[in-house]
Amino acid sequence: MSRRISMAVIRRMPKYYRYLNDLKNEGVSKISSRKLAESMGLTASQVRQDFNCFGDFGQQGQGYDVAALHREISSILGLDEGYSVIFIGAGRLCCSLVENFGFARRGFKLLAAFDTDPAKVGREICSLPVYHVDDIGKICGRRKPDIGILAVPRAKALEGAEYLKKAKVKAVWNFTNAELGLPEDKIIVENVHLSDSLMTLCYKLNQLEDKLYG
Amino acid sequence: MSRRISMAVIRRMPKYYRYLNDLKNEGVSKISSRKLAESMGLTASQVRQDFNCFGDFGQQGQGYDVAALHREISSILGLDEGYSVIFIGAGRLCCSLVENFGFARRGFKLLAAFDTDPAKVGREICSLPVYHVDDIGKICGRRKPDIGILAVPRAKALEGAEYLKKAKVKAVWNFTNAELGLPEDKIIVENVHLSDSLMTLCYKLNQLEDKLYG
DNA sequence: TAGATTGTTAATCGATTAACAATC
DNA sequence: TAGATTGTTAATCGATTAACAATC
Repeated sequence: MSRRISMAVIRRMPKYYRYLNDLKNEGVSKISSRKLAESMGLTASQVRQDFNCFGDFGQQGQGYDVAALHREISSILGLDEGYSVIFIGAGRLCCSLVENFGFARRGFKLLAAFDTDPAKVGREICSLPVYHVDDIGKICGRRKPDIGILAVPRAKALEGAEYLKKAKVKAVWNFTNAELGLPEDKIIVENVHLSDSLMTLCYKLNQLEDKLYG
Repeated sequence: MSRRISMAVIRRMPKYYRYLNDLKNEGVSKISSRKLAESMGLTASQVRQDFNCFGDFGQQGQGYDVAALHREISSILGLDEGYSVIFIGAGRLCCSLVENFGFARRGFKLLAAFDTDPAKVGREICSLPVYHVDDIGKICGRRKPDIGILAVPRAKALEGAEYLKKAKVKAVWNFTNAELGLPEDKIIVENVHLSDSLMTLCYKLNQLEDKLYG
């Protein structure tokens, strides 16, 4: 707890969280650093170093307490805060996320979606009310949403970011490829950057082809 | 060219690519490592080290040739290979990607989508033909697709992965949260892991709240 | 007690930064 | 030539791995 946890460690946390969740569901109560490392493709040393960043969940000779560790990581990542969420863009991406991502199961509260399309405004999308973006200040006035999900086409990214500013969200989950230019000291921005992911895939694929066919 | 390029460098390439693309579109022909670093939040040293991994695009006193560098990164990442793509899952996510990601503009060839839903099979989704997954071997027999995009709900992830095996794709872009357990020495897997991204956002948000309210 | 596995220190490795000579 | 900026080497920093004493 004392030392500041490095970003390299934090980025591994969600993965630990997933694996510990699976172990919990399988009814495993203790796991050794060696076994966990093996299944995750890390070294046992690394696992121990990582877990020692935030306390004392291991027992010599026994391993780590799966449930306690799972709870602790959840708390470190802030997954129990019940953060509230709005969408900018009530299109297919919004709907796909609402249907498949499991926000409720993960403890998020979905408040509303905002769009400009008159065919959508005033209706519901996957049981989420859709409002006009012009009303965003009014609707988010009393209870400011924690997280805004930017799910619009690239061309409308900057415009959408402006609306999120008006809604006074604390963090933006950005699905557009654009750099939003929001004041990052005030608003947290997490970019999904799907194109970066696909480019990395292409790189690996290209390397493979080079290896196979010269 | 000689030394093997490290993964840390590769992961920065898509970002360079995006910035260089913007510069190209703005008509900028030369850029110094200092200016590029500044706009990207890197150090000039790092930019020069990165670019020196693959040759000689700088000119002392002048900076780097934007167009040449852009082309080179494109070639390193394998973006000019015209890779072909199929989808498993012809739902909202598939459609959202087809509509918004710009596959054609980026040089990818969309071949088909596969699903089990009789309401979708035999029709088109965003002008992409939808076939039954049972026919995947037959349809992908002659011309094997390079990339398979796994866009199904988590519960159908492993099943979907099996179909991608049958289609003999070389790489999988995995939008489910599941670990697919594919033989990674034979099939390249790039996981999108949206939940990891949202958890990282939550962590930063949680840190911010701690700072603000103790 | 003996065996297992952690917690933690020290050693290694790799990536980033700084510095400066080379050169356009 | 003088100014600017690269290419590259050396120094620093941080992250990973190895080792082992502590302890359940």
